[in-house]
Amino acid sequence: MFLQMRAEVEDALEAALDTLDLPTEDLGIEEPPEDVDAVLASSAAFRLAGEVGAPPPKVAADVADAIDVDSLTYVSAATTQGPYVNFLPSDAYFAETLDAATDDDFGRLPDRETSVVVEHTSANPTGPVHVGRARNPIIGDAVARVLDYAGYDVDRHYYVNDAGRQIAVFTWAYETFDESDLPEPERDSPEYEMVRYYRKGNSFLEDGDADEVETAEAEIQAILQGLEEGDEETYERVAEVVDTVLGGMQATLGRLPAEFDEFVKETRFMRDGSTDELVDRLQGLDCAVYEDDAWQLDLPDFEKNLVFLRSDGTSLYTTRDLAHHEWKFDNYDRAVTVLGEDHKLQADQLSAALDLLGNDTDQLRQVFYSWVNLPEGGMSTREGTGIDLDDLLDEAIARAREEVESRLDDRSRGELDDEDVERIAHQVGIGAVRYDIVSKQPTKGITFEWDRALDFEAQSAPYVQYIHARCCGILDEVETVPSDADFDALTEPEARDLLRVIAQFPAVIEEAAEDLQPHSVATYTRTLAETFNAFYRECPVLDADPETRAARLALVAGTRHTVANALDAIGVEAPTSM
RNA sequence: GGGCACGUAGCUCAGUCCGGAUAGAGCGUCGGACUUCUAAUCCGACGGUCGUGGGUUCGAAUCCCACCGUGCCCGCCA
Repeated sequence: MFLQMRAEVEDALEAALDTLDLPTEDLGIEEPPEDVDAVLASSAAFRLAGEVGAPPPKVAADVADAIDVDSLTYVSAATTQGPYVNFLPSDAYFAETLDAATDDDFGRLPDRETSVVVEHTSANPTGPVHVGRARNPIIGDAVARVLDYAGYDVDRHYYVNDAGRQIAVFTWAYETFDESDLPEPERDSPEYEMVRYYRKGNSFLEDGDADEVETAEAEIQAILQGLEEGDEETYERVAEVVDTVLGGMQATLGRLPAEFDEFVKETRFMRDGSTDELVDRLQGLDCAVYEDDAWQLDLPDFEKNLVFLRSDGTSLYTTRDLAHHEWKFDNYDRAVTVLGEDHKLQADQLSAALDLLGNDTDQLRQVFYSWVNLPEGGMSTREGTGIDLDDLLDEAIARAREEVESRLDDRSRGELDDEDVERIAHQVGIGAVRYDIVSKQPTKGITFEWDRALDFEAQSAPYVQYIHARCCGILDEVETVPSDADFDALTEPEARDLLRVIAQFPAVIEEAAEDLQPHSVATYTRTLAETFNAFYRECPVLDADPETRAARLALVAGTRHTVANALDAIGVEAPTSM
């Protein structure tokens, strides 16, 4: 209802200013502080004071008087407090919110008939997913979910680098070294087994005998050339390595869960001729230059040229990515990419080049995040430094299990069997990891520390999940939730506050989708949880008189849908008991 | 050296895009609340030159400039 009320207030305020012959381009609509009883306010009087020649409070009073409150549905009164015009919610605002929240799909916005492809993770298939990379799938999946809630038709893509030098090194190493020369794998899983070849290959190239390294380099070059020339056998050799490793990584990502509609391979754009075709078009651009035997774009506003064809005639990652993005534009209305901040320059150049090729780059947006580091430094697959995401998730689940078990003895209700304990441990453990990452602004740096990442207390996933379990606990005691609940029975301020917070959920989704900021949904879940806890403390539900009980049950049901959907929008599960 | 990001309570973070009402949480510390729908909860206290210095404005954590600190980038790597 918040979205509807805001629209109504905008119209009413504009009409009022128009009546007073005042400019309407700055309505100054904002949300008042908590202790003010209004849902919306306007600070326009500050700016209009000069124009009118009267002090702001006087202007505010005139504006408030000029508003035709009787014609408004969701506003009961327009009052003033100093220079502010405050808009108070009407009974209809509360009543319709209570009604809307009884829908299982509350918060889901109408279909926009717009397709969006969200590309995220796209980590090189070289080994186990480590925590340094984990921010990408968690943010990416949340962005996709939020867009889905906001009414977009979303596809999730993982762009697979199966054509670069690292993959050629990996293929060579896999075919060259014998398993008996390798250490035991850290886990019984394909990517853990395979990464041993990759690490061995890299250290060989660094420290090996000069002649042998030269032979190896020739072999690696042959693989790269084979891919460039479209040699079928080379594709198959590389694909064996890539698909095996990717399969293992996919299993780990699935635990988050981060799932994909499509794994788009880079070689696809080499094989179908689109990269060659793109190179032709790039060469025809005004800013295309041939320098040092290589084709480059001398992009305006960039210090560094963008090389798109090496002196040996082969394409580069960026060249193929340009073809990839044109393919996205052909198939989707919008494209979002989640990238590490180290790709910022590359992404800006990509965008500039796409623009020069005649694409509408307004439909392309990036979300950048900064790396997760360890207190002692960065994480690297090649060096084998870092914490594997599998280990983090295992530890999170183990700690959550301990928490559940330690609480079994003093539970006042709801016996849990072994299956429940395991379910809760997974929901809470993985939820805590996701929530910890998704709730922070992506651009801020994170230093990974076990205890901080796995804190199950306030401002964490379990804090929010707990109110869902509490709602479920109450609702379990009744046969049905009354459908004709009367919000008038919700007289306590805690109940009204809760209803106000619930009313905002669709607006939270809309804004998070618009700004591609899922962390604001996480912030919202915390506010919702705090407000519900106040209600829970002050307003007994089951023992209330019939009319109050019915209304409070409806409010609990609405809270349950809201918290479940808000958590779902950021990819955190909502346990029915804890 | 140049570009981009970040700097808010002892610690971890919201708020910054779109300037407005006494700058909000959690953790930690201290003190309270389970015969009442789950205490992974709640209530209270303590805690802040919003990196620094200028500027714009009736009003700046928020916009502009300079500086300091930290991170990332500046490959015919990805």
